[in-house]
Amino acid sequence: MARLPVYQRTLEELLRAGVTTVSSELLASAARVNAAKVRRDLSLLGSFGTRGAGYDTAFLIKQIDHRLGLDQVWPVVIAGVGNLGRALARSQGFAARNFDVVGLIDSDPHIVGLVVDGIRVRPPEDLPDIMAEAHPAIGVITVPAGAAQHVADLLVGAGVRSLLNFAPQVLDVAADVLIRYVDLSIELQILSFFEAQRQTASDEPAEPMPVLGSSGRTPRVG
Amino acid sequence: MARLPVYQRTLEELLRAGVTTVSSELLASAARVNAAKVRRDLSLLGSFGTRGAGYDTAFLIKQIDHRLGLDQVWPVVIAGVGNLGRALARSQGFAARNFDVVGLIDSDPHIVGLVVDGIRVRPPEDLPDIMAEAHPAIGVITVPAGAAQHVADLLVGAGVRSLLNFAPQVLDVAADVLIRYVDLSIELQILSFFEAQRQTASDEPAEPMPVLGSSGRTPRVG
DNA sequence: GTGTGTGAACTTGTTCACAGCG
DNA sequence: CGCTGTGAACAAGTTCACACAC
Repeated sequence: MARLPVYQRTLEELLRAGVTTVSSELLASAARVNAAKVRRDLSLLGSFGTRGAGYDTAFLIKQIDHRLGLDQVWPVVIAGVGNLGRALARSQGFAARNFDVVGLIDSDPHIVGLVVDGIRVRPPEDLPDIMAEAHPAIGVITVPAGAAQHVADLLVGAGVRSLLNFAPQVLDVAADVLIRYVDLSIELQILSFFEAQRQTASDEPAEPMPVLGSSGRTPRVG
Repeated sequence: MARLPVYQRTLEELLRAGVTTVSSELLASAARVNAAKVRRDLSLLGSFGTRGAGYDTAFLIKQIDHRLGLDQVWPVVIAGVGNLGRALARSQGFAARNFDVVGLIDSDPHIVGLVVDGIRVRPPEDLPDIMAEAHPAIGVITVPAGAAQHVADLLVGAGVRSLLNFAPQVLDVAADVLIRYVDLSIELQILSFFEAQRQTASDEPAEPMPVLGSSGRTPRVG
């Protein structure tokens, strides 16, 4: 279930706050979801709750970690060491959740050779070596849009089974390769914002949120 | 609908490739979804297709842009100018889709005063000024986990109506504030990866993907 | 009594299949 | 004749409500 990561985070916060036993009601309000949903979701992991009491916080975290595969180290290769690639390689979240960056790839000779968070950036030709050394199952694509498809082909050809794509386009990959798109330009967010605005707009004619205008700055690729 | 951004991108690619009229079948295969789904989704925008022919590509893009609010400029304030905040401020995707970064906030005196993509980083105290000048409706949270809740309160208190949170936690915000979580640690992706592995595992006992081991490196906050 | 686990009702989203328009 | 738009069947996900275990 897609909500397990949210539960996991929430449980960790609760445990830090000293809550050793948690009810579906408490977890639900902390995670901002419905209590019945929590019980239904957790029942998929097995019957770990105690009727009349609730769930053991630490045990539940362990179970969710196991289900999400976070009790194992996952080797990851990042393709594209621009601003975003660098931010990801250095980010706390990656290492804290057992994702181990085993390779950094960039085609730019000025970037190849740089050391980011203890890892040397290598050229695309070295991908087979990286695969042989550490067998990363996950590839992260943080290259400019024009190179994304080529990089995806390269990664999949080298044996990566799962892709996380930050480039703003639908990629053409084999059906057995899992791919997730991360959209930093937040259209989705805006869409839901608009929807909500529309609903309230019928009552009070609210001030329109977007301000018309134009920025004269030239964007740079990250 | 959450698929509109995908359609929009795909249509732009098709238009660039010279496709001026697109059928639901063609758009569906390009966007990797079901044709019936495309027709159902597009019918929500209105009846813009021509029976027997298909949809006018350019017109459809205009309609989707309008529905997503991408034909207006959206002012955005970014809180936390670390690696990730910098990458976002500079990224092509933001400016290309009419998101205009009107403010950069950071509490670190070493970061305040820096100029990123033509914008000077300002201290949290300047938030009211930024709000008064450019009325950003959207706040982007790219601060370390410990500061996320405080920053969210600050932004919402200043009048931001919509938040994009990159911190790995559920934030406590008013019910009328829209919030979207962007999870860079890709648990979701891993979860679906596991699910798919399980399905194929019954046929052929596949090589386990994660490699056990541990990284000795110390992660740094982005 | 308290709170889980789950059958059953309900809501939302997806797919089929085809009438009918251009 | 090809393709849209949509009613109807279906599937998935959510919520209710309560028997029952502790």
